[in-house]
Amino acid sequence: MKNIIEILKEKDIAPSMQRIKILEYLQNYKTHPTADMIYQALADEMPTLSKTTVYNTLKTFTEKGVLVALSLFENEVRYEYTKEPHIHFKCTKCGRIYDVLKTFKCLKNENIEGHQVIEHHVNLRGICKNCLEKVED
Amino acid sequence: MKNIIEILKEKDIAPSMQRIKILEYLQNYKTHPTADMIYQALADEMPTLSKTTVYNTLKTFTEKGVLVALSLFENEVRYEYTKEPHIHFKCTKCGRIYDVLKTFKCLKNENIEGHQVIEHHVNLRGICKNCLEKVED
DNA sequence: TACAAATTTGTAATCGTTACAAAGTAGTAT
DNA sequence: ATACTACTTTGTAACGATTACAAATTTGTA
Ligand SMILES: [Mn+2]
Ligand SMILES: [Mn+2]
Ligand SMILES: [Zn+2]
Ligand SMILES: [Zn+2]
Repeated sequence: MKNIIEILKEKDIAPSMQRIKILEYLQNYKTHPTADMIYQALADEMPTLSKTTVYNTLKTFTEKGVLVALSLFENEVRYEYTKEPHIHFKCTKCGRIYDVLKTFKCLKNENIEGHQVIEHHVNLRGICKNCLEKVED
Repeated sequence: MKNIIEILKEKDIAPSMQRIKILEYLQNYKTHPTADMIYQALADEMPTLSKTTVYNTLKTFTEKGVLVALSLFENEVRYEYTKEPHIHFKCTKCGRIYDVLKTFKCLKNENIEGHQVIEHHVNLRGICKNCLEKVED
């Protein structure tokens, strides 16, 4: 909890209760949730929480570099509390999103064919380990 | 024109006028357009064209493997007539999407950490060659 | 020509997201 | 304490992309 407040202050974000809870959720649940999933999860313990606040907060966090917004598939935005660079795998069966640790040459800050790269995303899609095992049964 | 009809028949898609025009557009314009861009472009010469038809057609084409749907950024779906594997660069200034020919190890059909990969997308974002030159002026 | 199947069309509905203005909160000066 | 200000949150309405749906049209075939 103390840690979260420090993180926000370092980024010049006032640590309101809503902001703390949202960042705490993203630190605890590494499921790459959508804005709506975060809202649904927090609505129980914060009955007055507004979905607009979730959207506003996620936007602020992303702009200040606290979170990373992911455009994977099915055009919905997903959020994660960012650490080291990694790539993503989304399962077409269960919808789960996995972090894949496979190393890749990140082109961030490099110049590719004359273009200056600022973000580099690698998105895989297929059938996850879990769902493959189920089919075998 | 003849070519397009053959492509559709090979994929068991009846070559209606609408489908021919839409595929023709995607063959001629490598701009990775959205459904709406395609609709706007064709509406002039096909006044009765319905946007629903564009969406239906793009869905059919994607399911049958004629086109590839791209989820880049800003959660909007873009379409391209697919050839060799390549990666994409989207400019934050002008919004243009570039094909980048840089080789990369495509993981399609491979097994990564137990997951079976079916699609592999690499998305770059930054400032394109064109926009970089403009800033220098 | 008749009929069934496929395709297209227009409209309404849905979903994720954003705009906006009112209400609430917190810090500061008086 | 009070008043003022800036910031944050909230609820509602609006928006844009996409989908659902059923009627109308076209197509292929008997
Ligand atoms: Mn991740
Ligand atoms: Mn391309
Ligand atoms: Zn799965
Ligand atoms: Zn540009």
